[in-house]
Amino acid sequence: MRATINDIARRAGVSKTTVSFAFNNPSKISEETFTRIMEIARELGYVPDPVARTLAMKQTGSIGLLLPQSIQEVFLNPYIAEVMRGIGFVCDQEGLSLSVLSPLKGVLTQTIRNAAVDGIITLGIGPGMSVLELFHQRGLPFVTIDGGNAEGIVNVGIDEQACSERLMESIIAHGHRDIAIFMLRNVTLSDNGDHFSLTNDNRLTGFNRALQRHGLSIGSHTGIRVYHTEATLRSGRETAREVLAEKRRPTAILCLADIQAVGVYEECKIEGLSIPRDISVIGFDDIPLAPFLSPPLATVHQPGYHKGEAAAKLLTSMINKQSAASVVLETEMMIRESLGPALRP
Amino acid sequence: MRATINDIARRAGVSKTTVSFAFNNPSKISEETFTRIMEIARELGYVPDPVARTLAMKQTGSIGLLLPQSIQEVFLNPYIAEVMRGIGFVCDQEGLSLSVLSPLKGVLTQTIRNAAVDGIITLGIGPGMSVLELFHQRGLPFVTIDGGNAEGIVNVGIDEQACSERLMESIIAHGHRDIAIFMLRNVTLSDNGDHFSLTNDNRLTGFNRALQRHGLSIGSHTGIRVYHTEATLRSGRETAREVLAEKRRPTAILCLADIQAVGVYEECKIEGLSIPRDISVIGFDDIPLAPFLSPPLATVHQPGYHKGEAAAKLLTSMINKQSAASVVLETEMMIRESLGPALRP
DNA sequence: CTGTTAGCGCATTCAA
DNA sequence: TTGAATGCGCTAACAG
Repeated sequence: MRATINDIARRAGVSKTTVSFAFNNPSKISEETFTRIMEIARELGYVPDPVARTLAMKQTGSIGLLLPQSIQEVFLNPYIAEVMRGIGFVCDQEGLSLSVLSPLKGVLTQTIRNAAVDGIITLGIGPGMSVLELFHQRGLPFVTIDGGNAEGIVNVGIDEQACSERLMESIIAHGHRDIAIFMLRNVTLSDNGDHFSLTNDNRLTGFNRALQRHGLSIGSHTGIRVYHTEATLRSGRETAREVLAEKRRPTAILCLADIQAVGVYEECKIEGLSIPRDISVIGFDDIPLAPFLSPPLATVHQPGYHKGEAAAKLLTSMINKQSAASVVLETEMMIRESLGPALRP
Repeated sequence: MRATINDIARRAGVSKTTVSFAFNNPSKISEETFTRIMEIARELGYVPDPVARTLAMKQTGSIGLLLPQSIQEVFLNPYIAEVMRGIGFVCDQEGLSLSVLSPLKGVLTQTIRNAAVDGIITLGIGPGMSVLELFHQRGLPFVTIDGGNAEGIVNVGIDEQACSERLMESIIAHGHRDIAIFMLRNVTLSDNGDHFSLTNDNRLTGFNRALQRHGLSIGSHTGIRVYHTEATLRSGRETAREVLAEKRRPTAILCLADIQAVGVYEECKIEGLSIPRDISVIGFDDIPLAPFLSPPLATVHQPGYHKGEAAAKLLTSMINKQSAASVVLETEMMIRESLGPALRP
């Protein structure tokens, strides 16, 4: 049985208060009693219980990162690591620890209920009403990353529509009219299915804007088709296999997560297709390894690290009862070799 | 001010116990009172405080992952994400959350003291005496990953010496006698500097065994040199730049972290060196993207995911007061194209 | 099935 | 500088 503050106090012949001071505010007690207390503490192996401490002080010193899927799935995407790095930077700076929360057995509500954190950052999901209400009930400050814009919610994101439009525009400009688009499966998490990601819708809107301008449109009868995939290498590969086997093979594959492109590359190699001569591949995110693939991957640079950093900073200021407002970060088209002119049959 | 269990009890005209049961063990109360309580709870926006709950139940429902450096640095290495995925799998399975702990402002002791977790997994560090003592004081079960073997410590690792020996053996077999080895900087964390990583020493031992068998040895006067680097792309690049500029350029570069190899590739490209014709590059870890680099990276496959999984499983059984013993996982040489015969001048 | 009564371990205000 | 008392919010024996 571990020693408690009472044991120390008794042994030292002082009150609990004094012991507490010894650990948290030594300047308030005499040096003599301080050393005596610490002596006894070491002897008895006493160390203040973090949980009791947290209860009394009413703050945990840690923030939560709420993921849209299980850790196991989410970390298949290197982009996530970038976001975490950004959050981690602030945590380090502020002396916070980071608690990774994933939907326990699919029950997001329980996860949030039980999270012993001072605030939460959600990644890739716009919280639905029930979750929002929970945050509110618990008085938990939160900020969303890529959660879309809704009033009263602090979000860190990019202009999904604009950059998607620009992206599609440059694909079209390269002459592509047969395009396979690997969309990310929408996230729906909650018990009542009211969590979602607006990202997809926004990107689709952007794509459509560019397409329409050129008299093109998405559809099974046109050359421009949408596939619902996951943000993993494997999903990229599998979908590519499917796509490459079609009678009307696209001249470009657009992956809404870079990591998928790696799978696409692989499948193209197997099929003996040269990128970008035979087919173009375009990504989204600009993961750290994108420039080092062969050929270097054309993609949209998304500031994952800065998103994490911005979100964490906003959250800490909210925790400190300061104001915070949504942030829209810049993206950049990274035109690299994997995007080339459409081959003219 | 948030509603507490007392408010609910009063409003419902029942005792705290009953309210508590309503949330944790509904079968113990009548359905009637249950619904009434829940009704009132919703009305008042009551949700049990996780911290108070934790204090009373004496378990937090979360485990800690203690990193050797800041999150920001550590997640530069994709291998880490693999380990996390493995841990995350078990967490999901067990309904645990994962708390990422990094040395707060370099003070590891504080981090551990304040961690509200049921157990800890350390990554890449063999805890020194002071930390060990802390774990012990707090009664915190822990398991180390790549922490080296010490008695009384549960560790998950690989046979560093054996696989390093095999690795060096096959490099030598390819005719290489001029080799640059990018060792990972040793980790020393604690206040009194008694944390360390045995990994490096073990690998070095393995290398030396292979080298000696061929009458070779590491040293500044020989062709085989050691560089102290970090497990990042950037460090790989910078060290490569340095190495490639030397008068006696090595015929092979061995990176003890795959991610470094990406930087080496880049630098070789700049120098107009072809891999493996002009120079061989060998890695360690087998990160998911290793086979997709160009050329595919020869490396040692290290089961990051399984390490994480094994460690988390061991930890959970320790938390449940069950026995647990160290595990040594298998590695595999992945001879890919980036390792070729040494060029004969 | 429900209420009473203790804790859980610590921080902190207010006196002394 | 130190101590007594109180509160933090909840769980769980135990009793009824």
